[in-house]
Amino acid sequence: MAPDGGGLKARNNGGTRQVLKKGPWTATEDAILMEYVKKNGEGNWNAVQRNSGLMRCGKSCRLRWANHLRPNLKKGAFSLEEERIIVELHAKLGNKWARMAAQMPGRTDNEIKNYWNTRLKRRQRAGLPIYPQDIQLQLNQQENQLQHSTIPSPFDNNPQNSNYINPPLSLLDIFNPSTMKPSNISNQYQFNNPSPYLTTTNNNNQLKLFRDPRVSLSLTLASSIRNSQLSSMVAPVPNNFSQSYSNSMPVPPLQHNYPNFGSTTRPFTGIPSNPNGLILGMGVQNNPSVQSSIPETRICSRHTTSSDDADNYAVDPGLSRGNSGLLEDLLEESQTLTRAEKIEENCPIENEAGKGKLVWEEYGLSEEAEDIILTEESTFSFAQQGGEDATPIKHSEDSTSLNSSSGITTKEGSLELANQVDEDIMRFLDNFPVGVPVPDWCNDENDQQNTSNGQSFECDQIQSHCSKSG
DNA sequence: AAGCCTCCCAACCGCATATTC
DNA sequence: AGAATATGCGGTTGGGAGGCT
Repeated sequence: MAPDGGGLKARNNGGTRQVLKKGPWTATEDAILMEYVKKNGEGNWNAVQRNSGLMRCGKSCRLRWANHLRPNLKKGAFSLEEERIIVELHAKLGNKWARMAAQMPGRTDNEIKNYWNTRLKRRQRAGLPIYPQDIQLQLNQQENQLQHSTIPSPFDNNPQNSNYINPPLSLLDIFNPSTMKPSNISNQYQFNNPSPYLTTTNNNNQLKLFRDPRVSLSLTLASSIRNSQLSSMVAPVPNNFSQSYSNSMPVPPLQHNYPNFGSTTRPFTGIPSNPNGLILGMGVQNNPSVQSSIPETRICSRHTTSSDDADNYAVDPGLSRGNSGLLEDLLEESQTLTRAEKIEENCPIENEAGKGKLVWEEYGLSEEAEDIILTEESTFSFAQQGGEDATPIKHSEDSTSLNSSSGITTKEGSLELANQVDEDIMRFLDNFPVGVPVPDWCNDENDQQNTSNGQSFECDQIQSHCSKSG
């Protein structure tokens, strides 16, 4: 163990006892350190004190250099873009400040950590979830996969393949088990890497959520829901289906190109642009240490956000537990959702809207856009398998074609999938509810991000559809 | 004006890991 | 191989600045 210079009041140095200084650095000290590093380079920090006469421990010198003196440091407040990156990186990495800083040139881990901690506090006080809902859903989805991925398959994550992309949020996340009661989960959900392909119901009103036969997830639908309604289920939430999934309305994914990032790291948009140039959905690169990288999560149902919740935030086991306790998290989520349902039952929607609006507005979204966002998000995700490990899926509705999925990745497969994506989007749009207003974020001509972040295609599609049907 | 609160930032602290001897 | 040392990381603390009552 290294002598902790930061904590030392004094240390022996060649028989003499020297008091090491603590506290803020002076300009003189900075100059000495700068000069020393200029001459000798970084590293060997303990030698600084020995050779330069600086009464600072090596640790302190390193910190001072890294956080304040080294060249190319960006000073000043984080830009909006940087803030967005931090949120996404945190969702992906958790409190790995150094790793986050490595992805943000010119920024230090300390800065990022400070920013995050104050942001966290602010959001806690406001009763807001830590992450935007889309990111939270992504995390929930991943937790579910971790918990339920017990059946090995050729589609399991390959730690050797850094390009592997976990399936991001999909249309089927509308029916995400995590948004339902855990009692359903324990018995019914056993799946690996769900393919985002809705099929049909069987005679038992079982909704086959995936075309891929390897995936066994199914849901029992209310008897009143028929095949003919399936497509329209995509957009409006049927009253006779579980209310709970309305708690998890995703917002459009945060998408950008991380201009400062290396080519191999594009957090949450790990899917390469598909042949149409879209960046679809949000993927998380597989990581052998994914379990330890999952950040602390908090159920982000807007129905549960209240000032009381904010007050209880610090003791929320779902927040601090971090890496373990998935089952407890699910239980917690169950309780949260149950509470949410009660609240929803007891409170008129319009009362809740005020609270929810905070969340949406914070991310530049209007409440009215919510339903459309739900479905639009889903369309984004149709192409999530367009990544390198995507399984080519025969473009066919019948079940026999399902068995033709080979699990072998081909470029043709990706192209085929992309075509299917387009078709699925168009099919979805054909079922788009009539008279639904165009989302604000879709209409906003000033919002250049829509065209820069890969949403423009979908926006165009939705806009034209809305104008057709409305 | 004074006290309180919050935010922000810099620095400290303890621990873990890597490297050197 | 094991101890000593160096480095890195994440959590925490303390203090100044500014806003609010």
